[in-house]
Amino acid sequence: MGRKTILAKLEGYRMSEFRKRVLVATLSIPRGETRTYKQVAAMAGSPDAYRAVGTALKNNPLSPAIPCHRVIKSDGSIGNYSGNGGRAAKLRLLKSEGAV
DNA sequence: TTCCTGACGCTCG
DNA sequence: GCGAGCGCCAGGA
Repeated sequence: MGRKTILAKLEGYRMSEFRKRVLVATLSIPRGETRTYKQVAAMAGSPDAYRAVGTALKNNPLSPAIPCHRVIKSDGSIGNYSGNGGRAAKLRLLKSEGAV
């Protein structure tokens, strides 16, 4: 699935711009790399909205398409993950991509 | 419209 | 160096 398709789907969902920006920022994370919630918040336009970033990713309608598992905490911890498998799957994906 | 919660971050003890 | 507490913005009820 191409990024363009995902962007089109995001447009289809009724979500705020900030929320879409967060998802797009997450999509911009290359495989094997990880970004902190702070970084994603900054890319979304609100560096101090790292709390909202978690809320946005938690409600992401394209969980399998968006690599939300590449978003970790600033201290290097995995943080939380509402996807299938939870933090364990998240960590496993990061290891598979060589991000860990 | 208002209040509460949240996939966090930073500072203080 | 580790643990606890307070503060940030956005969304949902």
